[in-house]
Amino acid sequence: MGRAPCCDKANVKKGPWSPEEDATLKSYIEEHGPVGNWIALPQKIGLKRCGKSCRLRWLNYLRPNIKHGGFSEEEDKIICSLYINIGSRWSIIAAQLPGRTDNDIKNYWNTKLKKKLWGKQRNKEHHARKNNSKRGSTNISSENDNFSVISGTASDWSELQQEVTKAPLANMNQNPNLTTSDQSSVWELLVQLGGRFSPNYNQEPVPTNTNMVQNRNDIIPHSSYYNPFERNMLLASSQPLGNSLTGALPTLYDTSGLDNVNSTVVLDPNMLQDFSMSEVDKYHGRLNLLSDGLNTSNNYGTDGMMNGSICSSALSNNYEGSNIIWEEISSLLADNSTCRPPLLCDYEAHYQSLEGGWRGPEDSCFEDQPRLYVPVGHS
DNA sequence: AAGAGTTGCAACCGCCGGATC
DNA sequence: AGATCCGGCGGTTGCAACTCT
Repeated sequence: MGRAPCCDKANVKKGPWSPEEDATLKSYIEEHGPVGNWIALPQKIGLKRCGKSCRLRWLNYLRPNIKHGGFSEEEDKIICSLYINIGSRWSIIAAQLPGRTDNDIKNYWNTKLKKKLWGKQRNKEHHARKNNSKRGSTNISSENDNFSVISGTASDWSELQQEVTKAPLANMNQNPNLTTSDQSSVWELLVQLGGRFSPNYNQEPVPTNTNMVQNRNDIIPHSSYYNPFERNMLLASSQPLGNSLTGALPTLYDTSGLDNVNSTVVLDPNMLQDFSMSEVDKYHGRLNLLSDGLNTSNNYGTDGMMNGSICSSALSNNYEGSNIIWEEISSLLADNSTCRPPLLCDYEAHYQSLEGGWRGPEDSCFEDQPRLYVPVGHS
């Protein structure tokens, strides 16, 4: 048995609001102030509308100082920056843009901004392909479209992050030190905005790989930690794991500055020529697997630009009680012996070493969940 | 000019979590 | 403690306006 409807569906008007209805609602609220009970409001003022519909109409259209359309470049950057950091949490994003509604931003992102950014990316890829074919260098992309999509995604994410994290946030005046350019700031921002993280998230010692979890049970959530990846979240200085895995070809990373919290792993496709094809092939199948996962489970097809956000979304929404916690991710992340980010095989090796052993892809947090964000250079 | 296809956006739907009873 | 109510949210839909052929 479901919840009782909030109003009598048969007797409420639906569809576009008439000017008269708008005027009725607006004049009431202007006269009486904030509405205490939206459900009771329509009856009170003689509107044949659902209370929720009234609320929405007021918030998205009638309330003062609402701006519609005409998003500025600055607003674009803020939206992109926040989308990359927190995902599709439109209300939080809207809170950073005075006069904008979550609905407006959501529509703007879905209909224009996303395409705009993706168009940019497609142009870059097109030019890159042209240049590569001129140079006649080894080019995996030409062998496998999936790889092409993902590798383009990886570089684009880091570029996009670099670009958009420069954008100022409108309401950050209270704390001028807050930027989105480092993890702790993003955390602080999210905490300010109501994020549910460990209150001392930035004080807890982060295990190194020497105290890496030794038992499968250790991966189950414990302690006072919340998974910082809960809900849609990509840290500004991180990449989606999917992309990290895509970049798992050894030394395709630019690992310079990995000890820096702000560092971003950048895929360098040019490095590819330094590897034998057998090495490349070894990872190629995995890339296909990853790519399949990305393409079959997101609504945007091969829209690589979107993969990052879909990643987190899948993690938070479809993977109930994500059994990966921040400490473990961090512990797995740093590989001091080789001074490189961990490769997929490292994760596999780690899980193989766990009690119970490795039971194949169905056993893998990573194979099943290619959409997990791994922060890079977390200190 | 007209029909088909595409885009943009207002509005709706259903779920979730906090507050209250 | 559990049920219910309500506000808030993100995803989705429907349709008018616009563009293309």
